[in-house]
Amino acid sequence: MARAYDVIGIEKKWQRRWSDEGTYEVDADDPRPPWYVLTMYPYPSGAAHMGHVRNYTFGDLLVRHRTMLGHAVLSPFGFDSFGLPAENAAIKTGTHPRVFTDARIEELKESITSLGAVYDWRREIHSHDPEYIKWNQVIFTKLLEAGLAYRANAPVNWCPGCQTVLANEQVLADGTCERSGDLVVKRDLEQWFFRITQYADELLAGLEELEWPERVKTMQRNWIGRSEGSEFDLVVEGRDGSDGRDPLALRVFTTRPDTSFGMTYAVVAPEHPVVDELTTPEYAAAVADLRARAAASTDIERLSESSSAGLAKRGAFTGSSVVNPFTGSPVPVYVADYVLMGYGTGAIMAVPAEDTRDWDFARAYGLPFVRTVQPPEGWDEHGGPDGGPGGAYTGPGEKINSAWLDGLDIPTAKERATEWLEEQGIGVRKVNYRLRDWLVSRQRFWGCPIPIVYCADHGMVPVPQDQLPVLAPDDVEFLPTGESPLATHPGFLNTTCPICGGPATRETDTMDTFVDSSWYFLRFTDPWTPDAPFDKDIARHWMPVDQYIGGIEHAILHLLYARFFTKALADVGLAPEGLREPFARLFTQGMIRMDGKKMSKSKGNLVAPSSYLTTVGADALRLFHLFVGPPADDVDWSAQTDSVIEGCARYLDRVWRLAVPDGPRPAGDGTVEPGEVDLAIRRATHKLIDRVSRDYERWSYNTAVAACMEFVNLLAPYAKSGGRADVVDEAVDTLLLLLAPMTPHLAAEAWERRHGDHIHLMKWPVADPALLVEDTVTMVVQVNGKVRDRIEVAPDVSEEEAERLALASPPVIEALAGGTARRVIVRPPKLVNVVV
RNA sequence: GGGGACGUAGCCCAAUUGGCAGAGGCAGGGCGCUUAAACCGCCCCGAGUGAGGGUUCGACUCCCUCCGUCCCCA
Repeated sequence: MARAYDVIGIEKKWQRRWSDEGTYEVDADDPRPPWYVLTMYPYPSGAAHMGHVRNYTFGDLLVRHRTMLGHAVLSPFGFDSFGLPAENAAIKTGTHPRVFTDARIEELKESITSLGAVYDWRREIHSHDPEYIKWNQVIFTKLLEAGLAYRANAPVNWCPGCQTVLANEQVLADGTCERSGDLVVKRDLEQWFFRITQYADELLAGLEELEWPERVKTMQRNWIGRSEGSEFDLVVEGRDGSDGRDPLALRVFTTRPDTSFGMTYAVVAPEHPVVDELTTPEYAAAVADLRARAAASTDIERLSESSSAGLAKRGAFTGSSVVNPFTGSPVPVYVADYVLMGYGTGAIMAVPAEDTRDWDFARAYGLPFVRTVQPPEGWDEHGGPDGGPGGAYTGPGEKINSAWLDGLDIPTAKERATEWLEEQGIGVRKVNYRLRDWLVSRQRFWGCPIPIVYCADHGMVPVPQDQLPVLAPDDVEFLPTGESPLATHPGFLNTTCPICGGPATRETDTMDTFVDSSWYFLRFTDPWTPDAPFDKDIARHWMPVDQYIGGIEHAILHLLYARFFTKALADVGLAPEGLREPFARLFTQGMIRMDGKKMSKSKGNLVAPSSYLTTVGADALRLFHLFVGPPADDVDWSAQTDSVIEGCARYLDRVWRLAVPDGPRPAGDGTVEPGEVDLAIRRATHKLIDRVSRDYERWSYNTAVAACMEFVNLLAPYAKSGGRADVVDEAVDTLLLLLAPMTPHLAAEAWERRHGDHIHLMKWPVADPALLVEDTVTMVVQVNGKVRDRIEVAPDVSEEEAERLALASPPVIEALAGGTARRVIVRPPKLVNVVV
C-alpha cells in the first residue's frame, strides 16, 4: 500500500538517534524524580514474536510518557539466558549453548530495537554472563550462611525425557512434563532448597499493600495456602505403653477439630514412616501393593477424584486402630493415596460427614459416618447435586452428636476443641501452609553452577567469594544421554577443598533459572559496582519497580520467588534494609491467541512481526496493539487482523498529511477574533488532552487511540477548508505530543519538520480548564423512563430549575395528558424522569 | 469439584461506574476524483447488550439461576 511518508527510513533514523544520543539513559544522580519501568526480561528465543511486540509496546509507551511527565525513567533490558532450549540445541547440533544463546540474543535485541522500544542498554544483563553468575553464587552462599539454603533428601518429580528434576509447577495436570511431555515419575535425591516457607506469613501479608491485579494476589494467596487448625496425637490401640513396648501414636493435622466426634477412621499417607509398624502381617500384601501404585502416580492424579485408578483401589486397611481421644473409641487406620506426606503431618482423622473426600472414600469402603453439624432441612433427601441425597455437609450449622460441643456454632466449637486438646496435652494449635520450600537443584549444564565442593574431611564446603565464579567448562561434549556433562567432566568435577586443600569434588547441579530472575531487577539499578551485586544506596534510589509488566503465566512462581528474594536479600544485608517488596505495581497483559490457542513457538502458530515492520512499519503495528482492545484482554489474531493493522497505517498517513502538508501551510487569519467554529476546535483539542491523559493513567489505550482518531475526523475538514493557522497548529502539535508515546517515530519526524527539535524531550501537554467546561449540556427528559425531550441547560443548572424546565416541556405535557406527576426524579444536569 | 474473569452490530471494541446503548476501527454499500483501478475525500448501513428471573423511577452496569469461552487451584 502506498504510504504518505517514508515509513521505513524514518523509523530507522529515529531508532539510531535515540540510541546514539542516549535519549533514554539515566543515572541515579539525575535530579528528576525517579521512576522505574520494567518489562519482564525474556528468554532469548530469537527474533521477537507478537507477544513480545505487545509487551514492549506497553512498556515503551510508559517509558516515553513518564519521561514527558518529567521523571527520570529507568528502563533497562536484559535476557533470561540460561535454560533448556539452548542445551537441547547443543545436544542436537553440537553447538555450545553459549554460542547458540548469544546469537539468539542478538536477534531478539535487533527486533526489539526495530519496534522503536527504547532502553538504557548500558545496563544490559545476560544471566549467563560470568559476572552475573558470580553474584548469583555469592547470593547462594549468603543464603546458605543465613540458613536459608539447605540440602535435603526429598522425593522429587523426575522427568525421564529431560533427565532432570522438575518443580511441581512444571508438571502438568495429567502428570506429564510441561516441556517434553514425558510422564513424570517420583525419585529420591539429595537436593538443594531455599527456605521460602520461612517467609510464608510475610509473603501473604505483603500482598495487601501491592497495587497488583486482584486475581494475581488471589492466586498467590491460594498458592501459599495458609490454614489454621490443630495437630494432635491418636494413640494406636494396644500401644499406649502399658505393655512395656514403646507407646505409638499417629500425629494428625486438621482444620476442623470441631468435627472430631465424627471421626470414623484415620488415614496415613502411603509414604508415611509409621506405615510398616501399623501394618499387621495379614494386610501387608495389600498395603505394599497400594504403596507401589502410589509411588508411580503424581500428586495431581492422587488428589483427583476422577482418577482412573478408581476409588476402590486407592486405599488399604492396615489392620490397626487408633483411639479417638474425644470419644475414647477405636477407629480403623487406612493407608490411602489421597493423603499426601508433604502436607500437614501426612496423616488425617477422617470425618466423612463433613469432608467430601472422606465421604467418597468411606462410601467406597463401607465405612460409617456420624454427622456433627446439623445440615439444613431436607439435606439427606435432596442436598446433593441434581437434587439427589446430600453427602458430606461442609456448610455452617449447629453442632450435634458432639457431647460438650453440642449446640455451639462451628467457630466456637473449633476454638473449644482446640483448647481442650491443649489442656489435655495431646494437641497444639498449628498453622499449616500449602507452600513448600523451593527446590532449586537442576541436573543441567546450561545454568548457574551451585558453588559447593564436597571434601572427605570437611564435608560440604561453599566456594569462597574470591574464588567465584565457578564456571562450567567449555570443552564438553553434549550427548543425548540426558546426563549433565558437568557430572562426567573430570576437570570440572575434581577440585581441591577450600579449607584443607585436599582432593574434593564439585557439586554438579545448577540452579533453577528462576533464581536468576529473582533479583535481576535489583542488578539493573547498578550493574557496575565491582564488589557487590549492586550498590545498596543506588538500589534504594530506584526500588521498588514502579511499574512491572509481564504475562499472567508468571502470576505465581516468578513473582513469588522474586518477592521472597527481595526480603531474603534485605535480611542478609545485600539489598537495602526496609525494602520488602520488589514490584509496587504490576500489570499483566493479555496474550495473543490464534484459533483459540495461545500463539507460541511450540504450538507452531506464530505470526512474525518482521513482515509488518517492513510493510506498515513499527508505529502502525504498535498502534494496532494499543487499539485492538483493553491491554489486559487476550487478542484474537484472525483473518481480519491484517485489515485492522492497515487501518492503523491509514490513520497514521492522515496524521502525517495533517502535520506535514504537501503544499504551503494554510495562512491563518490572526487578526480577526476566533469565531465559534475555531473555538470548537480549541475545545476539542483540550478535551483530547484531558481524555488521553486520563486514559493513559487507567491503562485504557484503546479508547485513547479512538479519541485521537475521532479528533482527526473533526480536525481534517477544518484544516483543509481554511481553518485558522494558529488553531490548526495548536491542534496538530497537541495531537503529535499525545501520540508521541504510542507512535514515536511518526511523532518525532513530524515534530522535527515542524519545529526542528525533539518531541520526546517536550513536556506532556496540560489541558486549559477554561476550555474544558461546556456552555450548555443536553439534559434528557423522560416520562416513565421513555425519552420525550432533550433540553439544553447550563452545566450547573439547579435541581429546581431542571424540574421546572422539564415539566414545562411540551412533549412532557402532552405525555402527561392532563395527569399529574406522581414523582419526579431529578439528576441535574443529565436527566429528569417524570413518573406518573 | 472449588475459585475467578468475560459474553454489547457480520467482526474487534466504547458507553467517564445505576441515567439518551455507539466513540473509534474493520468488513459491506453509495457518491466524488480517475480513461480505469488503487489511493484519497465525503456519505450510508447497522445491535437492545448470551438466556431467564429479581431489585429500582430507571439495569450493559447490582443480585440469583442457567448456557458458553478462557484462566487459576484441585
